[in-house]
Amino acid sequence: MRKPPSQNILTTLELACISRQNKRSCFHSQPQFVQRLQGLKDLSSVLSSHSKLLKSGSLEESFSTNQLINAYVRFQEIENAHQLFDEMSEPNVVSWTSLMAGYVDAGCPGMALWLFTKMARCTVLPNAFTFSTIINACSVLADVNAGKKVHAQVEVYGYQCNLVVCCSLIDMYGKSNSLDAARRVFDSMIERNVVSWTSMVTGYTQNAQGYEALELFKVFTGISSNRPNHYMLASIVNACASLGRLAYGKATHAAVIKQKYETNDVIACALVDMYAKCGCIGYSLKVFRRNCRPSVIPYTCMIIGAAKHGLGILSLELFQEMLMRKIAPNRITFVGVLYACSHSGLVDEGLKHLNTMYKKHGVLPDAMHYNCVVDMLGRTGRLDEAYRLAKSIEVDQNQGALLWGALLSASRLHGRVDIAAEASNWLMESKQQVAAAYVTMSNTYAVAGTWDDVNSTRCEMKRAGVKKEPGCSWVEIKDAVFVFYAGDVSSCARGSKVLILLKELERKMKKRGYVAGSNGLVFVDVEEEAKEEIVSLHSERLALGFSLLSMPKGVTIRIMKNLRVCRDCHEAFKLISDIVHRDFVVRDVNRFHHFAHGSCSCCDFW
DNA sequence: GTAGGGTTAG
Repeated sequence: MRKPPSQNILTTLELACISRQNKRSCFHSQPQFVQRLQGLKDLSSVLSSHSKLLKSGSLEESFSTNQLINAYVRFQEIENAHQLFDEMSEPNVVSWTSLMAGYVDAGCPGMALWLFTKMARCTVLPNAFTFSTIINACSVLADVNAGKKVHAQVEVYGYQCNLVVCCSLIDMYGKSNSLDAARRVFDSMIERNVVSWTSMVTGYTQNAQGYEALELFKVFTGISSNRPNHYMLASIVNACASLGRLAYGKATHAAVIKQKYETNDVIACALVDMYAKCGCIGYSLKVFRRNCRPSVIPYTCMIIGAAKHGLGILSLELFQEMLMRKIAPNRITFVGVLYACSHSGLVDEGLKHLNTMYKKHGVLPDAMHYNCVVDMLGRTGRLDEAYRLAKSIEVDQNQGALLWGALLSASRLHGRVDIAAEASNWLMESKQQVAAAYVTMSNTYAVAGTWDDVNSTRCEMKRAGVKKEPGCSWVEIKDAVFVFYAGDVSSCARGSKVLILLKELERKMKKRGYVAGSNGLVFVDVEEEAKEEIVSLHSERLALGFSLLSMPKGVTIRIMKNLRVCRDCHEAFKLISDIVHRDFVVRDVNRFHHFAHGSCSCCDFW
């Protein structure tokens, strides 16, 4: 027997109030009712309609109740929606699906999955709407196993050719790092639209496969009827950012302007990020300033972009500016602010922000923020404080890998073997960044001059069969990208000239005494022979710059990545520029930022 | 009642 309609949702006072307000109006027909419910601007109007339906007895009809469920869902009143659902004698597929979608919107995708399993025990059959909703729930949960089970049911119920269901599946597999499965769905589609193409392109972009994203985009644009919209363009800008493809990124920016999407907040944000990652922070700022009323995310993009370019002061000014404009910072904004302080040596400023982020802005610091602070303290040599902070934070394995990795890196920089040993042990025992842990530990011993330990660490690494993937860098010339691996000087077309240049650099560095600031080489009682070895390694790091020599004559080369260089490397780049000047134009060499406290891209290269 | 886009530490 059906339960009587509950009045819990509406208090007696509300009912009395609503009754007085709406005596003169009533619903005459279903279309009128739907129109009315969909146009409601606030919760009290929904409650009012609910009251009228109760009185008229219309809640007996599932159609009316479903409309009301959706109205509650729109106002994030999921409990009211669920109560209404519970009161239905025979909820139909729309009732079930509406409630599931409501739970996904309310950030409870697990409840949606629970409802889906409950629905399977009833006689109501799922349809395409149900499947796309529940696949979306799996996507939000990043639960690929649940997603696969739903996918199997999609096949059983015969919805595998439905366009929207396929888009949901592509998105779900993409967000669960199962790109092959996403691609299989995409390839199986008989009919595709811009959403399905965008879902697949975004899947590649979100899984760091920018090249595949751009390749698929080329196929998309090769079909005459296809036109990229702002969703697609944002994804492509993102792919360009991850690849450092400035030329392609600019071309996409042109398409954005042409199609008048430049004021779109999401696109603007992607462009700000893309230009920053391609080394053009000035363009980022220009794009950012074209937006008169940026929200928290564009501000955060700009703060992080400036921070990565060593413009910590600019980051902090932007942060102050957004506060003045009453824009509330979020947890990622604070990651950017702390990152800015860390990379510009603004330690006290950084600590101040850490201590006030919750008190003033209600943002609770988490492992990510503490990691920035540990890194900040470590870089400036406040190793003991960094160590105490790291020990006091509870972290999971992934967070710990970053935290102890940062501490290990700082210990190497300052020759703190004791802390480095504990950090590398943590990483090895947790099976996180094992190769980096061995190499950095070995380098820390080298900085401290304990060469027996250097050898034993290297031997242990070899015995354990651990290999370090070589680092790489790249330059973009016209529309082509050239990748260079660390130490791979011999593959350069003009390798012999590179080697001569290496020797020349070594000579110059020796003349300088090898001693640099806090970022360069630090020698503490190191034997002469070992010094030579380190200097040689340090010079090899500069292969990054020497790779320029393999380029054809007369081309303009822009060094990609956000290159931060210490004084030694800066000198070396200037030297390279002098030597190869007749053959090459190496732009921006004099514009590299010297970092008093930040890390050097060249030094970090190994 | 259903699908796609932006910022995240080393």
